[in-house]
Order: sequence, then structure tokens, then C-alpha cells
Amino acid sequence: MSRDNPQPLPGGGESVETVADESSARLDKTFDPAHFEERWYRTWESEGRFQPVGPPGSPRFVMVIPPPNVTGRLHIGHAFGRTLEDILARWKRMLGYRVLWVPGTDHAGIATQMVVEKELAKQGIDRHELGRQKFIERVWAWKRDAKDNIQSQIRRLGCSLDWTRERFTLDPDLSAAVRHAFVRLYEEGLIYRGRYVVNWCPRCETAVSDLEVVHKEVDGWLYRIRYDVVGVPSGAVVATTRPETMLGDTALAIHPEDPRTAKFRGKTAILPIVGRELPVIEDGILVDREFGTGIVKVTPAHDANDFAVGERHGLPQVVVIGPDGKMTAEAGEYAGLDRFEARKEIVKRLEKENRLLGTDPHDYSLGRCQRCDTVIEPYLSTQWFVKVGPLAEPAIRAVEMGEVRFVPEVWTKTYFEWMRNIHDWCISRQLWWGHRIPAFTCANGHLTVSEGDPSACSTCGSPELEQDPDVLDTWFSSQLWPFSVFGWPKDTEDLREFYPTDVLVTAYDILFFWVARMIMAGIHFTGSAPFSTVHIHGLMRLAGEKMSKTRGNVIDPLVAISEFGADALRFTYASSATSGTTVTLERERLSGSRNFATKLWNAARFTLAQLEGKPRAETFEGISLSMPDRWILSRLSRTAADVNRHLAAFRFDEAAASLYGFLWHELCDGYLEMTKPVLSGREGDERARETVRGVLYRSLADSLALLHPLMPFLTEEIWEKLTHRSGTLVVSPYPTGDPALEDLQAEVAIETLRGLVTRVRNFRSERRVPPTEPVRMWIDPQTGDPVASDALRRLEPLLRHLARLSDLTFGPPPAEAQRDVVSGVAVGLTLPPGAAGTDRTRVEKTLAQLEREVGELTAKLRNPAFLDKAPADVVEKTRRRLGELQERRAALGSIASE
RNA sequence: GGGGGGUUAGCUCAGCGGUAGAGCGCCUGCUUUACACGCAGGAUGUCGCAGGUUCGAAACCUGCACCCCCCACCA
Repeated sequence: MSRDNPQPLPGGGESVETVADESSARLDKTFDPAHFEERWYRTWESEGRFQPVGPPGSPRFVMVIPPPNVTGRLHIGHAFGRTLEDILARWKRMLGYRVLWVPGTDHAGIATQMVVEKELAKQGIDRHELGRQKFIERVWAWKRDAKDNIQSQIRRLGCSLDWTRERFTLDPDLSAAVRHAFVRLYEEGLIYRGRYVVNWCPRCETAVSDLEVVHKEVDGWLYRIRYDVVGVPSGAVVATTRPETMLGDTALAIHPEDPRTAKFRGKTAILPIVGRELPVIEDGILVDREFGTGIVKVTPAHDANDFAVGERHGLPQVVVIGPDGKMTAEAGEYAGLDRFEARKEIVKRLEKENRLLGTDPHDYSLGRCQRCDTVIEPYLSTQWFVKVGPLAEPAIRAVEMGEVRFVPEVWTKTYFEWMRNIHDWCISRQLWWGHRIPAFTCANGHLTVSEGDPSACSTCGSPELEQDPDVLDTWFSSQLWPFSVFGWPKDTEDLREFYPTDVLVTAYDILFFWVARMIMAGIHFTGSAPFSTVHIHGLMRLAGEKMSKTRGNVIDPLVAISEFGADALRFTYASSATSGTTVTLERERLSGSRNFATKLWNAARFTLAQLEGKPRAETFEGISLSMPDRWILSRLSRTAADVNRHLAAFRFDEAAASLYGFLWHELCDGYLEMTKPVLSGREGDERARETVRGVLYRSLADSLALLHPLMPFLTEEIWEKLTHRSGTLVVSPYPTGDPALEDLQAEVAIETLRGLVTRVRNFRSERRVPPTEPVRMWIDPQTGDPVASDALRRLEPLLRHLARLSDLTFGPPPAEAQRDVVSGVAVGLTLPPGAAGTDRTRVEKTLAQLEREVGELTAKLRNPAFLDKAPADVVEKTRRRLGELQERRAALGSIASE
């Protein structure tokens, strides 16, 4: 089935296929989701189904989409999260909530800039040739395409987002929110500018935050180098993993209380190669007495620790590695060399000068750029920072007080760990794509930070102002997303009505990048946490391998949709959504979901064919329902209750499993087969048929409704044929279970019936009896649950039909019968004379197992401690079970001992 | 260095104090008029290892082993 050319359809929502009445209730014989998926999406959207309905102030359910980056297309992991959100949105909508789910995209500063740079590089263009203005225009063009792609992908998935409220982090109003937030934090002293050693990517040529540095353990070397010290003939031996930085050394440091290094106190060392004099300083914070030689070289411009030491001791900062990762003029003869080349050269030189005393294997963690994997360089530069501590405190409290809760709960601890050890956040980026920092410098060097573009310096009034060329970390704007989409900082109606939101769904990889910062920003700027529940799902893996863009194994959800259908992909997501940190997407599971969709389709075809043009019971009150009717309605009600419970607990996997089990194994395998004798006219009267039709209708209708959040397209398509109403399932009431329909007696009776049927089939199978061969069955009416036994008499025709019995007798079985006990009911089965005999090995195997279990339970019941301490119901249950096992053993034993 | 998670059927995973489960795969039958993307039946688990708590442990506790994440400014 080709999904590439969806049927062209006339625009507008009412565009449903116009077919004559007679066949309008029929479904195509073959199930092809391509025939209706896109059509239904257009219908829903054009009818405004995704916009909040109901009066403002009525119970609402609000989510904002985690805005996808406009770097390219969505992968299978994004589609996973959006599917979970859509399940919640559709579920809540059907429950009658005023649902709003806000769509949008993120400009994703560094990521998008890199993608476009790469694109340009293919054409041999460097961004610097284009210049800032022209380059940004190119990025905007890229953004438009990417946004369109993402939007169409999300639509194909079926996500019920209110597209009339779509936002982009660089939209004018969202940009205004960013400037407002920046200025406010600046004025509160929570944003500051300063010259510090920051994480610098020499390839991206920008500063990055701590979170954007990925640490990996490497097998490295520790170089031991001898520095001459005036007045100490032996010199000082220092150890370093980065010899190239020694050119920037401006001191040696010792611990003030370390006797080993006391002789260096107050001395002056000579920096090898360079010849610079280095004071020996004493610093108890930097120097660990336990480690190495007890002497540390201090390089304030190339190490964050050394920088702090330099500040404490007023040391000069000598920058020897430039922003491009090449040695600077300060590096003398090494100027222009790449930092790693320089390391080799310097090591060679030290060896030659006999200063390299040794290289020891040394494992350490090396930071790399999250985006390009380049080794991060600690680099001294002027940057903007957020002082995070004061913001973190209330955000920690909000989670402690339960104002925000994580599901699953394990993530709470991770959140606390990070928040309680939080560091200031470097927010300036030396990029072109993003929000320009609203800071201006005048000709006299004064700084003006302003929400609007200022016309004059706030200090000296100079009109010559230059805006800071840097942009903000993309997460600075993302953290405002849950309220900036509603118009903050303006006091808009939307903000009042839809903020704070209810649920945020995201993967754990952006817990710190985004979730934690949203909580901080939300509380700080609006006074409320931006959501009450955060559902954290695992990262999507594809059949065992980790999925990442760099590995190139990113799969476009559209590929999966075209092969299996959107509903199948969604159902697979739901049923795979276990609480672990990784979620595996298996091809086999996709085809399983597709099969499930087909199953439902065919069950619906059967049902529709039965209902077509015939009367059915509209209500079940005051009419007599058969045991199977009562059973399926009871199971339907319980399933509805289960599904609601599971969705409320974010257990999408359990919800999917409940629906799968009910629809396939109870409705299809069970009830549909039970109705056939009645529907075909072989059993029952017209009134019974009307009742069955009514139950079928109700079962299918409720199943469709229950399944709709998971499989919206298919269910809506069938719903239309079933109810003759177009596009209404999306807003139909969600079944929550009807206690009046729950019927324990019917469930016990039918389960017993099904057990008996299975026993007969199993009997045939083990004797290799073809279905045409007659099998006789006896049921001992004295045994089993009295209600069930009584019901079985009335179910006799059904039992005969399902088990294909030639004869069924209520009475003690003859001696030659194969006896057994099923759900407490004693039965006997016989074959016509001359048929194959008992399968001894099988019976004996079962007997052996029974023997073992009987032994275990007997011992348990002989144990006084058990009788004394276990709850009475457990003891009673054990007794009953032992009784059943013994009965079964006796029944089976009678034939085994023949 | 700190923290978290995992180890259950061939595979992917539920279960988290009272008889070991699902889906897929596997084996055996099947023109049972909705469905072979199906129907029916079946096999398969010292629940990582060792102790402990308990009448009772896959589940709780303590070690151990192996895997996977995250955080971290020890030269």
C-alpha cells in the first residue's frame, strides 16, 4: 500500500466521501490507513476541534509542546513524546476538559547556526564572507522549511495542537519577553558581566555553558617537568596533563603546611623555554598535599582553578591559546601552532633540555563540545552570567512542597542533586543566530542595559551606542516558553487563563537544560511554577542501538507511518512507554500494532455487517441479557476503568495492554464468536438478536472511544460508519466505566465456560482429533461454583457450539472418560470407540506437576506458623487451591492408572 | 570522586510481599463465511550471585558481580 500519494481531497472539513446510504455503513475490505488519516486530520482541524472549547474558567487541561529545534526534521524520539502528549490531550478533551495544547518551535541558536553553516559549506561559502545580516537571512530561510517539515510531521502523527497559537522563540513578542527577562534579572543583580575562564569551543568559536560540555574519560598522560628554582639546586618538579599551557604559567603553588615543599617558600622559579620568573605562592585551596609532588603550576588564563588562584594572589593572566585553538603571539616561537601540535613540540623541547622527568599514564576526564565534539578549551573572556543560586532556592522548594511533581518519581532526586549544586550559568554566545543581548556600550565605555533600543547612554548621554554583538544561550528563551507563548510579560487574557500549565512531557536528557530552568524562571517571573506535573519518559532507541544524529541512524517517523500507519506507530509508542530510561522501538512491535489495527478494522466490518439496517436494543435496562452479553459489558466497563486509571498514572503501556487484551482476546476471540449462533439464527429469537446487536454496538462504540486517544484515525473512521456522524469521536465522551454493568457472576460463568472450551480443544489437540470427529462431554452438575454451574446449563448450546461437541451431558462421566477438573467443575471427555488413546506422557507430566504443587501446599498448611500468622483470606485461598489441585489430581489419575 | 538505574521465557519488556506475565519469536494443527496482518492448541523461566528479614521474597535489607546513565574545577 502506497502512502506516498494520499488521495487529493477537496478542502474544508465536511469533505467526507459521499456514498449512497446502503454502503455508507461498510468498511473497505482491505484496511489502508492512507485512505483516511490525512482526511481526518483536516476535518478535525477545520472544525476547530483542537481549540479550547467551553467557557473560560471551566476545568481546563493545558500543555505547551517542548518546542522542537528548527534544525531539520523530527526523529522517532520526538514523535514519541508528542504522541504521549496527544494521548493526554485527546483523553482530557473527551473527558470534557477545556484542552489547550500549544505548538511551536525553538530557534536553537548554536544547533541551527551549525546546520546552516554546514549547508553553506557544501556550496563553498563561509558565513564570514556573507556577513552577519546575509547569513541570518539564510538561517531564516532554513527555518521556514524546517518549520514546515516539522509541522507536517506532527500533523501526520495526529497531534491535536491548536495551530492558531503556534509560536517560535524568535517571534517579536517572544523576543520582547526575552529582553524583558534579561533586563529584569540584570536590574535585580542576577545577571552580571565579567571576565572569567569559561568553556570555549575553538571550532564553534563561542563560549558554552557547563551543561554543553560532555565529559569523557580518556587514557592520558601526566608529564612531570622540572622547573629551575632560584636558590634550590634540585629545582621543582610539577606535573601536568597539558604541557602546552605552561607557556602561560605565572606562578608555582605549594601548600602552606606541606613540609615536603617548605623549601620553596618565597622562592622564585624560572619558567622553562620562556625564561619568565614565577613566584612560588602558597595556596591551601588549590594544592592538595596528597597528590603528586605537592607543587602545582599556575596558569590563570587557561584553567578555571588557576584563574581563581590568580585572582586571590593578583597574578598576571597570560593568554597563550587563542579563540581558534591556535597558540597566540604570547607563545613566542609556537605562535600559530595548533594547541595539540604545540603540546608535541613542547614535550620534544623539554625532553631535549632534560626537563621532562617522566610521563605517567593518567586517566582524566576530557570535556568536549556537545555539538561538534571538539575538545573544550578553558578560555579567558568577557561573558554574561546568570547568578543561579537565588533562583534555585524557590525552585527546589516548589518540588519539595509538591507544587511540581515528577513522574516517575525517581527523577525528583536527580533534580535535587543538580539544583543543590548549581553553578552560575554562562548565557552569552559568540554566535549570530539568536536573541541579541540587550546591552549597549557607549563611546566612553559605559554600559546601558535596556528593554528597548536606547538612544543615548544611560550614564553619560552619549548617543554613540553599540549593541553587544553576542546572542543569548538558546535555553535562555526556552526557559520562558510556558508563559512567553501566552504573551508574558503583558498581562494577557491567555496568560491568566492558561498559565500555569498542567503537564509537561519530555525526555530526561533536558531535565537540567530546560525543565529545571523553566521551574526557576516560572517561579521568579510569574510567581508560579509553570506546570504541576512533569512526565519524564525514556530516550527512544531503535532496536538496540542508541539513536543520535551524529550516528546517522535517525529515522523519520513518516517512514514508519507510511509503512504501518500513524495509528500503529502511536500504539507502538504507547505500549513501549515503560518507565525505564531507554525505550526500544522494535520493528516487530510496529507490525504487531499494525496487526492490531487490522484486527479492529475487521471486527468492525463484522459488527457493521451485523447491524446494517437491523433493529438493535438501544438500552439494556429492563431487557434480559444473556450471560455472554452481561460478561462483555462487565469486561468493557472494567476495561474503561482500568484505562482511565492507567492514563491518570501516565502508564501508557498498561493502558495500551488493557485495550489490546480486551479488544482482541475478549471482544474478538470471545464475544464475537459467542454471538455467531444467535446472529446466524441457529440459536435464540429475534429479541435475542436485537439485544446482541445492541451489545455489539455498545461494545464497539465504547472500544473506539477508549482507543481513540491512542489510535485516533482508525477509530474516527470506524466511528463515522458506526454512528453515521462525521468527525465527532474526537469530542465524544470518554467512557470511564459503569458500575451498573459490572457483573462478577457473569464473569465467573463465562470464564468457566471459556475454560471448558479450551479444555475440549486441548483434548482434541493432544489426541490429534480433527474437528469433524465427535467428542462427548460430561459435566458433573454437583461441582464448581453453584452460580456458574447453573449458568452452564443455560449455556449448553453455546458450549456445544464453541467446543464443537457431539454431545453434552450433565451428569457423572462414565469410567472410560478422560476426567479433569476445570475451574472447579468436574468434567469427562470421550472419543468414539477406536479413536486414539490417552496421551500418557502429557497426562503424566501434568500429574507430576500437580503432585509437586499438592506437596508444597500441604506442607504450607501443616505449618503452624503459616496458619497462625498469615491473613485468614490467604489461608483460606490456599486451602481452596489445594482442594482443587487434589480434585484434579484424582480426576487425571483415574485415567493415568488405567 | 559522587549520584542514579538495570540484571525476569530465545528477543524486547511488565510485575515489585501471597499460585511467574505480555508482545514478538518458536512448535503442532486449521478453507471454523470479520480477519492467514488470521483461528485453535502447545512448549519455554535455579526471576544475576551469596547471605539476611518474613509464616511466605522475583519483589524488602546487606554484600558481590556485570551492564548502562548522569553529575564533578584534583594538577
